[in-house]
Order: sequence, then C-alpha cells, then structure tokens
Amino acid sequence: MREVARRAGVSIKTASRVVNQEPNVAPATRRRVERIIARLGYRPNSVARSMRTRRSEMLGLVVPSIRNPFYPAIARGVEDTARAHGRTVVVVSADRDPEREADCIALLVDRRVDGIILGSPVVGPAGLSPARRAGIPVVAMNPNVSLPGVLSLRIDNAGAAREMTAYLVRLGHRRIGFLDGIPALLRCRERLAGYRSGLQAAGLPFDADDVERGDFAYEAAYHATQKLLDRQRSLTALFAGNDLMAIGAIAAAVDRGLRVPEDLSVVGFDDIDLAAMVRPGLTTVHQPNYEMGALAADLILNPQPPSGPLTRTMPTRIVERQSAGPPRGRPAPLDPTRPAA
Amino acid sequence: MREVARRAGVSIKTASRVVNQEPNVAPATRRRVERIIARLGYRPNSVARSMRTRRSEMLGLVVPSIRNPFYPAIARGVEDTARAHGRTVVVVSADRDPEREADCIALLVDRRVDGIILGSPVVGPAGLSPARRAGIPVVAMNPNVSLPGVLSLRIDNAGAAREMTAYLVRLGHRRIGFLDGIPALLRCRERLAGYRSGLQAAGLPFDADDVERGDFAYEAAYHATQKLLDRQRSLTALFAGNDLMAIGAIAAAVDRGLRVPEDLSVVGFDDIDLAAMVRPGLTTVHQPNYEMGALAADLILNPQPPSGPLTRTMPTRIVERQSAGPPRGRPAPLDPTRPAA
DNA sequence: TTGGCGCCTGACAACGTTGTCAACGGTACG
DNA sequence: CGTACCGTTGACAACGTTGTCAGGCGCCAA
Repeated sequence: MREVARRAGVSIKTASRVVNQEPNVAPATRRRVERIIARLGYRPNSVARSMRTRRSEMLGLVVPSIRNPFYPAIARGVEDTARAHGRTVVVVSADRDPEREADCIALLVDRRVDGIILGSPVVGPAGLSPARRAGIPVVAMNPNVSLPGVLSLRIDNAGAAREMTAYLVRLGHRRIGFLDGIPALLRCRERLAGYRSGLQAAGLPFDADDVERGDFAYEAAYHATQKLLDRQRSLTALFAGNDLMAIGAIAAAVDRGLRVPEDLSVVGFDDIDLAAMVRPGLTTVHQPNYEMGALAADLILNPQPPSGPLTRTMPTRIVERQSAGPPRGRPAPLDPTRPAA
Repeated sequence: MREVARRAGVSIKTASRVVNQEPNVAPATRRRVERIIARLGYRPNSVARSMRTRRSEMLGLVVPSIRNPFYPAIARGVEDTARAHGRTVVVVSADRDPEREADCIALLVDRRVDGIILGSPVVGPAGLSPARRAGIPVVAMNPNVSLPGVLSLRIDNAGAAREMTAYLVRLGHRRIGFLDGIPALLRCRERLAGYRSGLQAAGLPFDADDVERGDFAYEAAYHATQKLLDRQRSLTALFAGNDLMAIGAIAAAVDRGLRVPEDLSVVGFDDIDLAAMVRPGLTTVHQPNYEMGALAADLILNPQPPSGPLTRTMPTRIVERQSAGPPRGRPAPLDPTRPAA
C-alpha cells in the first residue's frame, strides 16, 4: 500500500481510504489512486487488516468429519451465509473426540475467528472457555451436553422418533427393531427414547433384543443389522437412528436376499442428501440441515439480544419415500401419515 | 503477552521465546513464565504472528461445492495432512463458475494462505495470477484447462474409461449407453473419448443416440436416463461419466421397473464413498480421492524441486461391485477383469 | 588475573493496516 | 469582512507478535 500511496502522491491513509471505499476522498484523487491500484494489481493484506481491526472475517466450523455425509449440507449453509457477509469458513474435523474438539476450538480462538459454529459437539462447557474468554460468539448445533449460556440449535429428537415409530405402527408393523447409534450421544438416547415411547403409545412391548448398536456409522450398522436379523426373525420394520445406518441396514437386508420394503421396512433419521438418491428412497425424518447451518451463521453475524431464547428448536417432518411400506400380507392403509381415526 | 511478561518479570521477547519453545531460556525462567501462561490462560494471537512471519498457517481449498459428495473425501485428505503440519484449511465453494473461482483464489491470496489447492478448477491461468504474484504455491487437481507452470494431479480419464468400456464388453454387452457430464469439462470429454475408443477397440459402432447429457449431477442424470431408455430400448448397459450420475441412472432404471444389473448394468466413475454403500453396490473406476487430497497438501507443505515433474498421474482401477453383470441370456464369463484370451 | 566464549536476556524495529486527531483550504452565512 | 463549518488530507500511534542485535554474566583456559 505504501507503494500505491507513493506512486499516487498521496498519504498511506488516503490510499487506505480509497481501498476501503471510505467517504471524504476527492473524486479526482480517488480515481488516480484506483488507477494505480489496478495497474499494480495491489491487493490489501487481510492479515494486517485483521490485526488492526481485531476481526478476522472468518468463521470456524467444527464438525466430527467433513467426510460424514451429514455435515457437508450444514457446511454449505454456513459457507453461503458467511460469504454473503464477506466471511470465509475454516472447517475442522474433530472426530467426535472431546479433547480434539477442545483443541480445535482453541485453535480457532487463536486464529481470532469472528465466531465458532459447533456441529454436533461432544465437548463440555470447559472446552468453550477459550472462546468465552476471547469474547468469541459460539453457536452449537445439537450439542451433546448442555452448554450453559451458549446459543443452541436443536431438533426434537424424541418427538420425531416417536412420530416415526407411530408412522410404522400405522403402516401395520408390530415388530419394529431399532438401530441405536452411540449411546454416549444425547440425540441417540433421545431417539431411542422416542422409539420406546412410540411403542408404548401403540400398546406394543419394548424388547431390548430388538435393539442393536450401529455406532452411527455405515459399516457398524451393516453388521449390527445382520446380527439383529439373525436374532429376531419376526421383525418387519427397522428404525435406524440415522440415515447412514439406515443405508447400511438396507445394504445388509438386500445382501441377505430380503427386499426393502416388501420383506423389511427401513426408516432413518436426518434426511441427508443421499436419502433421496438411493433406491429404495429412504423414508426418514427430515431435518433442515442446510438451513440450520445458514441460521447458525446468521446468528453469529447478526448477534441476538442477550435476552433472547438460548435454544431454538427447528421443525422436523417425516418424508415418505419407498423404504417403508406395510408388512407382508397387510394392505397399505389409505394414508399412514394421518393418525388413525 | 505483555501481561504475561510483566507478571513474570521478564521481557516480552523472553515470554515469546517460552511460548515458541525456543532455546536459550533458563529453565527456571521458562518454568515461571509457563506457570503464568497457564494461570492467565494466555493464548498467542495467530493473526499477529502471521503478520510478522508472513505465514498464515492456513491452506486454501477451492472446490465446486463441499456438498458435492465427490469433494468431502478430498477435503479430509487435505485437512489431515495440513493438520499434521500444524495448518488449518479454509474451504470455499465456487460452483464451477470461473469468475467466482477467480474471486475465491483472490480472496485466499488476500488472506495470505500458505498454499492453495484447487479441486477440479475451471479457472484459466489468468485467475491464478494473484497467487503467482504473491508467491503462493498452487496445486491443481484435475484442472479443466492447462495451467502452465502449475503442479497438477491428474488421472488418466480416457484410459480408465476405455478400460471400463472393455470390461462391459467382456461381460457380454454390445449396446452400451453413455451418460455424459458437462461437455465444457475436459474430463467429461476425456471419458467420452475413452468410451468411444473402448467401443472401437471392441469393434462396436459408436452411436451418438446412445449418449445423453447428465450434467455431472444426480437430478439431470435421472432425467437423462429416462430419455435414453425411452429412446434406445436395446441398451443393456449404461456407463455414467461419474458416480453421482450412475446413482441417478440406477434410480431412474429402478423407478421404471428395471432391475440392476439383471435388466441393465450401470457403472460409474470416481468411486465416491457412496458407491460402496448403495445397493446394488456400484461398479466404478476407483480414484484415490483422499490420497490425492493428502498428496496435494503434501506437495504444498514440502515444496518440490522446481525441476520435478509438473504433472502427476494417479493410478486408477476398476472396482467390481454388483451394479454390472452379464446381459440377460448370457452367462457370466469366468473372469471379466482379465482381457479375453 | 584476564581474555574469550557461550548462555541468557532485553531494547528496539518492523510486519501492513486502520483509528485518532489535527490542519488546511474553500464556501456559505451572518 | 469575519467566522463557522465542511470536505479533504496526512502525521502518528497502535494492533501483538517475532527478528536483529547488543549487552551482561559466569565459566573455563591461558
């Protein structure tokens, strides 16, 4: 910039004014400086600017892994909103390790990001203290433990899981298995609880043997489904705690010669992009992932009054595709989405 | 840091030495400063450090969209390698728009990233000039146009597509359709050329009506497949220019009552994570995505001698799953992966 | 004892920007 | 004609680090 100022015969400050489109620069001066800038191909140094203004123009996004198909949609929502506000996004994968997650947060704090968005954090309040100390706003999406004082975006996992269970019941299913995720994760427990409460509401017994752990992952779910189907042969439907597991369950079912949904209905949770792509299309609980990412970024960039609600619950809905149908020997009800009259 | 130094009764410089683990600090002093640092929860300001050292400890990654299932694996490869070198990654999505891509590159240059990795760039050499001017190393993965002087990672698209075509021929297929991507993209043209050359090698005619445009996207491929199957009813196999289109093609085939692979074989290209998850599992050309991302980051962080090769071609191989089989009425050959004797 | 050497340490400048403030010239108004 | 005000401009400091350099101190060998 010094060079630009020198060549234009103005002070550095005036060059800075032109670069930042500040007012109070004579039109002739402005044009002259702009010409020099264009000729020199000068680009301002964001690092120096960040140092001076104490704003880095960057947002940090912490996720378990960007390679997990659940997170790219969120990341894109964050990125688009961030970009609309002139920010860029630093993405870090913490592999659901609380310690690594805390490291990532500290790292982002060191980089002085303007805000941190946590996608499914497992870290406790202590892990956030660096951010708090630095005064960096944080938004948590589906945090695993309560983070006092932190703006959180949630969904009603238990309620949605209960509804999905009711949906399967309305289709005619009486033996419904459940693929559990990682019990340490709150939303897994909530979804399992919703499943149980859905069974109970329908007057169906809960059998712990109908549940198998799939670790929220494709591979584990594949094997868990094999085990479950070996053990509980009368299951006509399987509720997977997330879509990735549902897709693994379908693969396992198909690989043992079952047809989905004719021999086994499979439903998931999350409505990741893949859910609509696979065949049979996955019936699942839709969760507005892109929008949640966008909202999270928005909440950071347009700070809320501190008096506002600290938790926002996003709406979910069941999206019906082809992976769930009536059990064999039972005709399809007219409209399984409506509660029975 | 000033505060740390003051409390420890040392100069700022000595505090800096302790923070950076530099030698030539008396053990007692070091311990004292470390204690103060821990007590104050002091964390160094990376922005100021970057300004001074002129290294930002960040890598930039430009992709069409992080939400495209092809890129997360690359992103994770980049991230893991970057992290092993103490770097973080800034991800920007440019939606295959050359202008936006150039903007993204300029943005990253302004941020003084230590290197830029371009995933499937469509930008021309001019878009890279800011990086060149700033002396920021660039690695391009499958660039769309030749970028003179830029280290590039490629695969042999034409060769792999030819092999895949030959594979289908060995399975017994004689009428093989092709789902083209975006003709403006070099790798689409290369893959189409490989398909044609594969047909030719087998003595099969090329029919332009066997090709339909799927735009490298799921939705477009779904409709393109419908059109193609309406038009060319004798097709027994379909070669999609990438996996996303292959998955769309399978969906289209299934939705019109066809079985894959019994009624129609479908193969893809890329071997994205999903390819192994869907059923039928997708037979496709494996491309080492994670490894390419990791290598790209490595090439930036361990600069190569300028005399080295400017283009590296990564190996590919066909991975056989279940989406391709012999056409109806033809028994499976013993081993379709081996060229016919 | 003295000179030299190596280990510690700190003062100072610099990185490239922006915020603060003061000064200057011109114009409008009293 | 004087004064107040506005638009324009620049000098200077500051942001929080690290690189450079010089100085002090203790130890060892001559």
